[in-house]
Amino acid sequence: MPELPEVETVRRGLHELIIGLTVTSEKHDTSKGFPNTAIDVERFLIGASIIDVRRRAKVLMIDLSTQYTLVIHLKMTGQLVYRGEAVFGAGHPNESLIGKLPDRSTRVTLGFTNGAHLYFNDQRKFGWMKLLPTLEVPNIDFMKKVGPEPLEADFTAEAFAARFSRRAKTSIKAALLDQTVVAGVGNIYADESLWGAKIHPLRRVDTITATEFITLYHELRAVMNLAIEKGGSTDKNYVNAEGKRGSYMDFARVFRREGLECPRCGDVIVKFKAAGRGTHICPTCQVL
DNA sequence: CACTTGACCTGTCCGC
DNA sequence: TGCGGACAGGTCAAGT
Repeated sequence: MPELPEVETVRRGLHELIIGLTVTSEKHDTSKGFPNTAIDVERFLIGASIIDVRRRAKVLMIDLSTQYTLVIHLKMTGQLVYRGEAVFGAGHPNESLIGKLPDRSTRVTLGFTNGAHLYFNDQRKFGWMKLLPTLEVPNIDFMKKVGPEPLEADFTAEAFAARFSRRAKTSIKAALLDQTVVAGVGNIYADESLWGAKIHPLRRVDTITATEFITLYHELRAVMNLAIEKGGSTDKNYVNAEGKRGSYMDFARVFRREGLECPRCGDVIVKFKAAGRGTHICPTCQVL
């Protein structure tokens, strides 16, 4: 469920917490993926200091002084949690959603010179972490194919609408979830923005009017900006860099609200499957 | 090529 | 209570 707002929230947290720290140790389980090369870990991770934390779509990038970058995708259940005495000292109430770390879902642990640790947890092991030369990151398949960032200031409604021409015959929901159309949209914000624009998720892309695309563009940006402001959505697993929940779900209009009233018209929200995902709509506001 | 479906995993929840 | 199965949803590979 980490989508753009959740990943951005983690990025901001890590940016505050780990820039300037030096990596002193690395531990991982061997069940999946990391490290892609053990030699690179020894040479380009250990002893490296953190110089930046960036995001592109749902991918996090931790840039190192060695000109290598840790590239991380949290997929559904990934977490990146920082723990250090400075933040979670004795007497500090445990505000975290998760308990003692590492735990059984911890895949990678980084240690820093200040005694703190960064834990990459991933219950379902769909996520991944790679150590790549910084200059090669834009060349990985995902980065080459992924669409524009929807919250960039220079991303216009016209440009947004134009991106959908490549998926003319599919449903608007499937197209929104397609990362090559627009970056960072996942199931939660697809449902929320379609409700905002009063568009049924199964509408064919080539039936969406120019006016509807403009509305959808504004709704998507508004929903994602609000979600970032609220620290993202915690449905089950998601936590920020300090292990804390996000509160967007308190503001959701349709997502996970089946059986409850539509906040706009009062009809009962229903759930069904669209584009292979659980999908929530108001049957009065969103008609085919 | 455009599009849809299944696989990847594990924890949780529901019904019997 | 125990247990099997459905479900959760981001992305890629495989299938239509």
